[in-house]
Parts: sequence; structure tokens; C-alpha cells
Amino acid sequence: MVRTGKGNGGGAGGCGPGIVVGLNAVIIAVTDEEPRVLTVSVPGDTPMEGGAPAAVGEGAETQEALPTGPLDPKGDRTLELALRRWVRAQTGLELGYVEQLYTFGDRFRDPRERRGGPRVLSVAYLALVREGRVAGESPSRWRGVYRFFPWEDWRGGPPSIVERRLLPAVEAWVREAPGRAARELRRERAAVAFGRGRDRWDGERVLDRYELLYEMGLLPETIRDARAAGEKPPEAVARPLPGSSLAFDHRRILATALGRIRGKIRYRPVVFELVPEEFTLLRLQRTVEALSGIRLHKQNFRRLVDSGGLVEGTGRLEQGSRGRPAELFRFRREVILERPAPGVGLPARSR
Amino acid sequence: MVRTGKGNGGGAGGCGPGIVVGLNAVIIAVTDEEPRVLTVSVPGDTPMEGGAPAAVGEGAETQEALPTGPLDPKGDRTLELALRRWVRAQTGLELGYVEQLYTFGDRFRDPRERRGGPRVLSVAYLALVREGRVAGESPSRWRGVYRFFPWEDWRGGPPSIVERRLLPAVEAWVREAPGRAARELRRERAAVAFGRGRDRWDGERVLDRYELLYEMGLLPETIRDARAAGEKPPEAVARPLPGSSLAFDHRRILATALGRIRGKIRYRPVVFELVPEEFTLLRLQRTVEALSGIRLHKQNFRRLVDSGGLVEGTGRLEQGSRGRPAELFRFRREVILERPAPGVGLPARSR
DNA sequence: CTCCTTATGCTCGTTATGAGTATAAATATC
DNA sequence: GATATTTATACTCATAACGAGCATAAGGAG
Repeated sequence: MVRTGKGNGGGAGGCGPGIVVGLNAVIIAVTDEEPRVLTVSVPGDTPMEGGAPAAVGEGAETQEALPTGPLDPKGDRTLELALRRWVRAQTGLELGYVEQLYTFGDRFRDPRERRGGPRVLSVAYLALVREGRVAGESPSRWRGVYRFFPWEDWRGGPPSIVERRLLPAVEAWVREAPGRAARELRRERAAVAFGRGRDRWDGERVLDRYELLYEMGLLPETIRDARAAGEKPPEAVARPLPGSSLAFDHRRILATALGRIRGKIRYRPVVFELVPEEFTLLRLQRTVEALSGIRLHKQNFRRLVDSGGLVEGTGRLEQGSRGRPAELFRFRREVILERPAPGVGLPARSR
Repeated sequence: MVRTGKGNGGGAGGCGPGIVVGLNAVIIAVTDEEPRVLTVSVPGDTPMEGGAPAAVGEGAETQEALPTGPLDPKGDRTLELALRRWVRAQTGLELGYVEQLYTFGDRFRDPRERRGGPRVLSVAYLALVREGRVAGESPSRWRGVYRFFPWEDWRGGPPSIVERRLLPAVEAWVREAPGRAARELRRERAAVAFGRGRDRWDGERVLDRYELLYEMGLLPETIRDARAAGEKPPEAVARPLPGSSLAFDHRRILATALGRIRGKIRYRPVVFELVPEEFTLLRLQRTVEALSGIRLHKQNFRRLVDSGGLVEGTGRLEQGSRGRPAELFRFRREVILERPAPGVGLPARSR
């Protein structure tokens, strides 16, 4: 009957558990039509689950990471409450919408594991907050999400990085597969992730794309991790793709989060967690566009949310904007009682 | 710093970690038009993450539970591989489709926690297998999923239990709320979970319903857990709802899994993991119906999967059935390259 | 007053969906 | 062997949902 970790005692330090658990928060806001994520600075050698705060900014090179905190096994009633607790303490943010994202537990995702450190599990959460008010004095800041995934922002048409670097690299990767069968496999994986070209790009497959790029050796993480393992990178690539990285596997976690949001937005009214109580329809649309990374047809968006019962007009108008003043709307909570899956129903493809 | 569990020492046995991690498998198959889940027998006092195998079947009353296994922090490269490993060892099953479901970590979900035991986290996985071949000699067996959720099977119309017990109880629960505000809150929660009546029942909200029923005190778990906590059940209910329970919070985990499958089936071609290589369209339809719990329109289902490009005919016919022989079809793998979200697109409501 | 900008209303063709009707090809029954 | 029964499969039809575009309204800037 399945004992955990065949002998809890076998792990690090003679008596340690061999496994430690941390909680991870992907906190998303949309400001200035840009989706943003809250990151913190950690010293270069910080263990993932925290550690002595090691005097941040004391000289050693710091990395950017997602906020991480502990579960107090004797105190926190649920994982989510634990997350809310330490996010409040760390950043001053009172989280609204929170959902569990995924639990990450690959071996060596914390490099210290190679030096006898414990296996580190992270239960990652996605949180949406309304504004960019970071109250904490902690070294946290809002970063544009597309800083980490430049290839995911199609609002201005196909990003040049996709055309110029990504697709050619993918094609080369498929071509250079060792053997016919491997080539077919790669072709299919590439087609699923990138939709065989600029057409058919599926906005939700953020994680598939990230993982493929990682595997192809196009990301700095690939080199970093291979070096840590004492191997040489899979296929030495001239230069990594543009786009910032994050410590540990946190860019992967962020990719998971972005994909989840893009999916969720279609069938649950989660956008409203990101806009003020009252908003113009354009603001709502821009928020959806920021997250989904594509442009939407204005009139149809209006029809969708208005006659779809997602919003109701307040009768009041927005002040101080260019052009004809827009009516302020608010979310119609009743819609969740009326329709099974009220979302904004993005088009399959952009444009 | 966040060491896990602020005071690793406080836990079980003086040196325990305070947190232990287990993996949980919800293994689903569909046989005889019935969705089934693999369960195992555990002695009444088994700790969730396993422990000394305590001689199964030695007299003490046994409970039914989901298969559970460990993560070997030094050996298993990923959580999913760990799961595949011990499922193979325990049951002989070679899992095909596997996806992570959710991580459960509420306090006291393992009752031994109250007696100083460690906090037990379970990372639950959903696995789909083609046939009901349980090779292992372990005390595992296939149970009909609706044995645990009789109110979720609407294939024969609204289940009598819904009409006769569930909805009346829900209405009473709303009515008896302490105060006006609480009543409104309950009304809304009930409406979301149960769709304000036999109409608008959303098949995917399995977990919402389970949790509401738990909270209402309509399940044996409510009483069990309250007793373990030394409290009295929230609102003493005459008799619990029909439907088998599972050990620990495993019925909740199963509810999560069923809801996930029902959602997934709509936009990913996962049904094909549950039928043989070649199948008739009726068989495919019955499998979808078994999972979604509703009946579908035969001709439209055919149109959906056939002209939708999900399947292709083999030209061969099924042998030995009543009526006109049906053509055998197979899954068209190419569809995942062609369409972004190929699923079977269930109707919002039944009938 | 005219142009520019944004908001909002409405139309139109296409596709998807829900519900049938009709016919075909087997086996079972008398 | 004719007929009923059962299941498969092909089509039709009305309606809803969707994608794209035209047209008009209501502000400010020049």
C-alpha cells in the first residue's frame, strides 16, 4: 500500500522529508492595455521555497522570480488561504479571484537539488487583481507579461519575432530531426503548438509553445539547465530568442498561467476581476485583447457582452475622453445564473 | 524563508517534515456504456499516503479509496512518471492519457492529522484507459462512477433522486438560511450548482454540487468529518443522500475528475482514449453519453464527428449486431492539426 | 463649420445547432 | 417467404450564433 517516498527518512539531511512544498503566485493585472505580472527579486542562489531573506540587493546578482511562500501545515486551513496570507504579508495585496493552476514537481527544477537539496514541489496559483497597486515595500514590481513571451502578442498582427526567428527555427528543427519517424513526430508537435504557420495559431497553447521552444534550445533556460546538469545544450543555438527569462521554472509557470487565462476568459466571466466596477465597453474589450493577445471586432464584441447579458449600462457616461463619450457599464452578476458558460467567446483565429 | 512548515520539528514523530506528499490516481474507463473508476480497499485506519501495508483483509472493516502512491524524490523524474510507475506496479495497468487534476491540501483531510500526524498533500491525476482489464492482484476493482454520484446521471431523464430529495433539500437549505443576506447568498450558490431546478443543470459543475451537498450535510462525509473534529454536523439531516462514499476526501477528488472530463470532452478529442482503435459511431456516442450523463441526438452526433473531421470510416462493417450493420470508424489524428479545439460539443442542456 | 475620433445601431451572408423525416440494410418472427 | 423490428445513414429545415461591414451619433480640435 504505497508508502510515501518509500521511507520518509531517505531524503536529504538524514532526517529530512526529501520533499518540500512551496506555494507560488502568478498575480495578474491589466493596466494601460498591458497584462502584467507581479515579480520579485531574489538573490542568485536563493532556494526556491524561500530561505533566509539574504539581504536583497546586497551586491550579488539578483534574478527575477514569481512570488513564493510557504504552507504552514499547522496553521493554514487550506492551500489557497495560505497563499492569500503570505501574499498579503509580502506585498500588501488582497487577492480577489484565485484559482489553483498546476503543481510543478519535476526533478531538479530547483538546481540545489543536485547538491543534495530536497525535491521541491510548487503548487502554483493564478490570481487576478484589479489594479496595479503594489502596496508592499518588498522588492516586487509589475512586469508586462509579453516581456517574457514576445511571440504571444498578436495584437499588432503576427509579431516579427514569429516570422523572422520562430517559424524558421521550428522548420529547421523539424528538418534536422534524426530519422523519418522523428521528423514526423516533430512536424506534428510543431503543427499543434504553432499551428503550421502564421495561420491557425491557437492563442491558448502558450505552454505547448514554451515547452517546444525550451526543447529546441531557443531559450536561455535550456542552456542554463543543461549546464547545471553538466551536459551540453541539446542543439546549440546561435543566440537565444528575445524575451526575458525568470528564475527556476517560473517562466514555465507563467506560460501555464497565461494559457489558462486565455482559455478561461472564453467561458467564465473572469475579465471582470480585472476592470473597475464600472467601465466602458472599449476598456473591457482592450482588457480582453491584452490577455488574449489578439484584436477583436468592436461591434461584435459589444453585441456579445451587451445583448449576451454579461453587462448592463449604468446610464452614466465616461468623462474626459476623446470622441463621443461612452456609456459606463457594469458586470451583470445574474448572468452566471442564466447561462452555463458565460465568457467572451473569442474567435478561433485573430483578425 | 519560508522553510516548509515553520518548524519542521513540530510534526509527527519529532523529526517529521510536517508535510507529506502523495499522488492520487483517478483511473477512468467506460465499459458497457457505464463510466467506471478504479478503486482499492484500504483498512479503516490506513493513513492516506500509505504506510505499513497492515495486512489487508485481516478483519478490520475496510474502506474504498482511490489508488494512492508515493513520489520517490530521488528516483522519479516527474510527478506523472511517478504515477505511471506505481500504478503499473500496483495494478498492472499501463496508463495512456494522463493529466494532472488538482492538488488537495485542506487541513485534516487525513484524520490522523488531528492526532499529530503530518499535513498530507495529494496531487491527483486523471487517467483514461481503454478497457477494464485490471491485471493486478491488488484488491482493486472497477466501480460505476454514478454509484458515487447518482444525481449526475441524466441519461434516463432527470434522476428521481434529484426531484425527490435533492431539490427539496436545497430549497429548504436556502429557506432556512440565517438572515436575509445569507439567504440570498445561498440562493445564488444553489442556482449556480443546480441551475435553479431541473432545467439549466450544467453537467460540468459536478464539484460545485458535491461541495454544496457536503456543506448542506446531505452526505455521510459531513457527519464523519464533523465527528472527527469533535463537532456536531452543521444541520442534522434526517438521512444522508443515496450514493456510496469514499475514504478521506476521495469522493471530492472523483467529483473533480468527472467535472474535468465532462469539460474536456467538449474541446479535446479525449473520448478516443476510451474506445478501441475502431468503433461504431453509436459506441462512440454511448461513451460520450456515459461520461456527460446526457443523451445526444444520434444524427447530429454523427454529423458532428463525421463531417467535423474527427473520425474517418474504415469501409469495414461491424459483425454480429442487431439491425443494419454499422461502419467501423477510427479517430482522425490529423484533426488536431486542423481545428483548434476539436471536441464533441455537447449541447448546453440535455434532451 | 468641418474634420477627426470614438460610440453605437443595424444589416447581411455564412455557419453551427437542434429537431425531424425518410430510406437502407440487417435480424427476428410468424 | 413476407413482415415486423432494429439500427444505420442521408437529408431537410428553421433558428441561433458568428464574422464582417456600413451608417449614423456625439463629442472635441482646428
